Amino acid sequence: MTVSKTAEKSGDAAKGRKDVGDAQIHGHAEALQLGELSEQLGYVLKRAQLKVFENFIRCMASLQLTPAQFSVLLLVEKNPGRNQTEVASTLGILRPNFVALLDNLESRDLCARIRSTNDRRSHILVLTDKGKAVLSRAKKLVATKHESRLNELLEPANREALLQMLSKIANEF
Amino acid sequence: MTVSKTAEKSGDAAKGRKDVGDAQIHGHAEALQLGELSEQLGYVLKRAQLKVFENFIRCMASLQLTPAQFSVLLLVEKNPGRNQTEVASTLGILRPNFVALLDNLESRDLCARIRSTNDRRSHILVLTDKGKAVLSRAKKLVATKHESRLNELLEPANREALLQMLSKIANEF
DNA sequence: TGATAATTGTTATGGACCATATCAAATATC
DNA sequence: GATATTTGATATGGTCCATAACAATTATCA
Repeated sequence: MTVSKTAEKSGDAAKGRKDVGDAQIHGHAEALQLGELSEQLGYVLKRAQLKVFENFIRCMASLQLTPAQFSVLLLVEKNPGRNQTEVASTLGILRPNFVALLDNLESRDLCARIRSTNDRRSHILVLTDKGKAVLSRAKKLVATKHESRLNELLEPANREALLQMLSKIANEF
Repeated sequence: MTVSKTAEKSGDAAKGRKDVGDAQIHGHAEALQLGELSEQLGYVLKRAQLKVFENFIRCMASLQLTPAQFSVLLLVEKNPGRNQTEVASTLGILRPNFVALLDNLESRDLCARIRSTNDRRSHILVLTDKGKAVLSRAKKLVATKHESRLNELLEPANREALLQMLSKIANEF
């Protein structure tokens, strides 16, 4: 047995466990009451985030771009010539974990590492022509398939308010 | 070398890489421009979610409850007598992954599995007395340390609107 | 009824993501 | 010029998420 490390192993599966009848005698599994859970910001926030990412990934299936990869391309396009440490830290990605991410983008010829002549330790990041083209197509996909879906759900004004509140939480919490 | 599995290994680290000078000759690392990134709902959503969870975990440090554990306790309190499959699926947790989570709560005597007499395959879940007491304290911590912090940031009306929009996204996207 | 299918909790396992320590090369500091 | 710091990289371990498989039990239905 190899219980998860956080879970102190609780002895062999079914040691002294009482038996009892439940109210669902052939009852047809009514949905559970969420109760206070639906008021927990963290809970709702996470569920919403998962849904948005899920949809994003579906929309990007043809380009095979994950949210993280898309964010790197966007950031490098906007800030060409920055090094890995700068780009990674801006995205909240730790340098060691950024290496494989970049390896992937570089191997697909979307992004290039160029050794800086000013500081030969660092790698300057730029988009390749193909990277720019793919990012352009990605933006269109996001607009037409992803954002559009969201606009059906939320009023434009509300969408803006939502973004603003989330930014506030992300930056000041 | 063991590059991440998603990243096709791109050959040995620094193969043909050009050199080039950047604009930051002894420049003091100005912050990068987020650009369109700050308008990407998914990006902002994720950053906000991480911040909220981070704060939640800090607030719960004395009780050692993660967001997932807290959600299980809340749900079992509201719906005593349901089995693992029902509780797990309501929370979007896959049954196999729910086992270790429950092992942990049960080993800490916060929650109990009871074999149902109606269907001897299933385990009925209930909170122990200690579980109820701990959950009660947890709720107070959330209210006084977590939610309060949020209320400083957002107007009450805005907080309600935020929750409503997130729920809409979580449920209808 | 009895053979077969489905369900429940569980284990095993692998992938993705995140975090820390460490290293060589290059640069900064003093 | 000796020492400390920074950069990209590797190794490694933890946590979370997803799938396959299994035994015990229950449902289905011929």
